[in-house]
Amino acid sequence: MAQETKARIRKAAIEVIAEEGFFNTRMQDIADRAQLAVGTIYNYFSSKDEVLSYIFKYEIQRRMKSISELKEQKLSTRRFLKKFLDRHFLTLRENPNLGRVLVREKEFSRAKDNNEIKENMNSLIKMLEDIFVEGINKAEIKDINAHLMAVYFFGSMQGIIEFALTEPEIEMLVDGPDFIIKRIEHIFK
Amino acid sequence: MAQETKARIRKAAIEVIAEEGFFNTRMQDIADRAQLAVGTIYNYFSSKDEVLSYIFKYEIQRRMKSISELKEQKLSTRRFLKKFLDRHFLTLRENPNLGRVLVREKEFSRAKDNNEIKENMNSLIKMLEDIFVEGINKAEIKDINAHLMAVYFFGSMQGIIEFALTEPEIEMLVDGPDFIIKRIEHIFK
Amino acid sequence: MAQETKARIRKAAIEVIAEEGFFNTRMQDIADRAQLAVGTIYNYFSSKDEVLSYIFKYEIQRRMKSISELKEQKLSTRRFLKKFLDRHFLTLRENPNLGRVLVREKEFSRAKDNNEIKENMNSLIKMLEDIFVEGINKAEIKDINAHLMAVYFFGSMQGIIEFALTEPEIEMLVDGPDFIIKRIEHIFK
Amino acid sequence: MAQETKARIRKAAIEVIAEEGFFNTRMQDIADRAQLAVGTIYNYFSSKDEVLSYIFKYEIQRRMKSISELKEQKLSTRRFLKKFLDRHFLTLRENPNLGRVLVREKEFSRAKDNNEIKENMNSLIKMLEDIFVEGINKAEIKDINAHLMAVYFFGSMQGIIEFALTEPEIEMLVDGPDFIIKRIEHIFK
DNA sequence: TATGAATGAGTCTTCATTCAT
DNA sequence: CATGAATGAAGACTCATTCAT
Repeated sequence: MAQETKARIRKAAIEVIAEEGFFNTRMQDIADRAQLAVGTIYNYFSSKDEVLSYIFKYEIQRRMKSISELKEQKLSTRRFLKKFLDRHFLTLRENPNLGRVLVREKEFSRAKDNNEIKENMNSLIKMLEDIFVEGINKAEIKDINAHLMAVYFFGSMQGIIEFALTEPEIEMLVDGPDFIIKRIEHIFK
Repeated sequence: MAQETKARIRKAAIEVIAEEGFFNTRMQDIADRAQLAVGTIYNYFSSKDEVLSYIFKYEIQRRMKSISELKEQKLSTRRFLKKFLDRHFLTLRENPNLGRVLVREKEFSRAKDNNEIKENMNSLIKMLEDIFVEGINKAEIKDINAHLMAVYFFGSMQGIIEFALTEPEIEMLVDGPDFIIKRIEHIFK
Repeated sequence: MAQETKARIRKAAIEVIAEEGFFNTRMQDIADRAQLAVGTIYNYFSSKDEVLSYIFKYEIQRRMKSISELKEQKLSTRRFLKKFLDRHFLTLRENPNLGRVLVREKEFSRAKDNNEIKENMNSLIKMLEDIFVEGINKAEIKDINAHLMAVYFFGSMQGIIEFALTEPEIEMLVDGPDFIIKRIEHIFK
Repeated sequence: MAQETKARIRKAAIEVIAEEGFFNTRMQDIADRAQLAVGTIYNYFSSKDEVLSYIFKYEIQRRMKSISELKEQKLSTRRFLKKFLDRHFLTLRENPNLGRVLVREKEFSRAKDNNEIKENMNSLIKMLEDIFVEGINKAEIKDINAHLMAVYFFGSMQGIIEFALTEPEIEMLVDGPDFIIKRIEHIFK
């Protein structure tokens, strides 16, 4: 029950923040969209920043769970990355607002104590790094700098999304996975 | 004299906004950085929004002037685009803060009446479009949709910068021009 | 509940504005007098101007309601006007601060878009005009220009109050109704 | 020469203040109207308040001078008052803006240390009082309270002007002198 | 004397957050 | 848990006043 309300707030926040931007969004706006009173939000979140943090945390943990699940499928590194990207981009096509928030508001914490978002992103990057390390160990990919590769891979995802959201069409989100894989083609043996 | 002060404000604003983000920046911060009183800023700008608008306007007009100058050199379309990108990326390497502002804060006007920034960007895109049209007329490039190409070209510039600013190194800004030209290689006859 | 707070703000504002004048009054002053926080005022009024507008609107609508009630009593025009004035001047004797505000601050909207105050005053004048028209139709008063008469009548009310507030004594507010009736004596048949 | 500039500022201030009200008038507005720089005003006046004070002082002293001149003509009290009023109302008909300022802005000093305006007004009232005292001594008027009479006389002048400025026509300023004299008719023996 | 750019104290207004119901 | 009125700190903006030229 309680989780339903928290999810409702999260979804409402994604919508409003996607439309207005985090700084232009008032807690009242989120409450209105969620058809709740402002006070109610504070029963689930301690601050406005935490609402945004939670959006990132929630989505990043889904990605990490996705990675964990894929790991059990014993796929080749290439197929692994392809499947991960497919899932990620599918989610964003289904919910472009989420993409807008994840890409545009990631910088909000600059000059704030709150680096929970960055920590979450780094956890995700760490998991990607592990994939590359494993690929190297399995001799599927060349002996590259796995950390740098993970950062680059993550950055590309962001770039494609940013680009796709700028474009009038959202086509880019369909071709995104292949586009990214092509850019790292040279690392595969 | 007056223009010196306005330029000082513009430069101070770029620095502070790059560091803190537009919404986290107070007028007092800009004034402090420019070693001026807040009131002085309002002798040159009517609002905080206008300060940011002016940064975009100023830089975009420089780019447009750059395009006009290059036009007089009667270069091939490929060399024209390469030179334009070289200038642009050189400026950003010399002043990364400017890049950060131009890329990260371009969305600030969402949900605001103020779309001066977007208008300025569209003017620049229009100029790029003219270049592609001319290239088609001179039979240097294939018969593509010039407008779409211009949008894509502009989007790529943004993407590279975003990516470069995310990376710890700024190397990307060196290779950026070639990177972009390579992505549109297929349009040249 | 909510209306209680709004009324408290209205009353506090009348007191402070009567003492200091609208332009010398700070929102903080009104809040202090009402024993509320400044922010609370903005839960009921969108701006400082609107607080003043509301004072006028509120009082003018009371006068209009007073006229409507008197109309049902089927009085002669002379007695009607006398009773209306009696009520009005009694209110001001009971709350001289209100008189001060209504008379002194009516001009605040000059050079402002906000002419709500003037619109409200004109509504009241229109009701007075109707009274005169009715008097003419009932052959109780001469065939005068009803609109001009209403304006004059209203102006006299204002004049008496202004005068009374200048005088050390407030006696004028007692004799006011008769004073005004005497000045329009010639219109009665 | 210097006095010409000071007069220019005074006249410009009367115009702007009549149109916008004292509180809505900025020093820059006065400077613009006078076709001078703001700084110049401060060579002649020490503050914004002082500009308004000066307008009152200047006009009140003219009235006092007018009274002094009339005194030398050895007129009857009635004719004296009539002539004084004629002059005053003629001036206002010629310069209605002046009337607007004198009537509407007389209250600005409330809650301010600055009561120079009130002092000047009281000086004028004192002179009027002397006229009534003299009239009593010359047995031309009844043994009334001269001070109260002067206050009433002065208040009537203000009232008429306020009324005349509210009315669409300015006719009232023509009949004003007679109107006032009639109201104090009973004091003459 | 005239100028007008620079100053910063003073206010309005916003909005995240609290808390009594 | 839900509510939404009350709170007040924070920040944009104004404008009288100063002063170097």
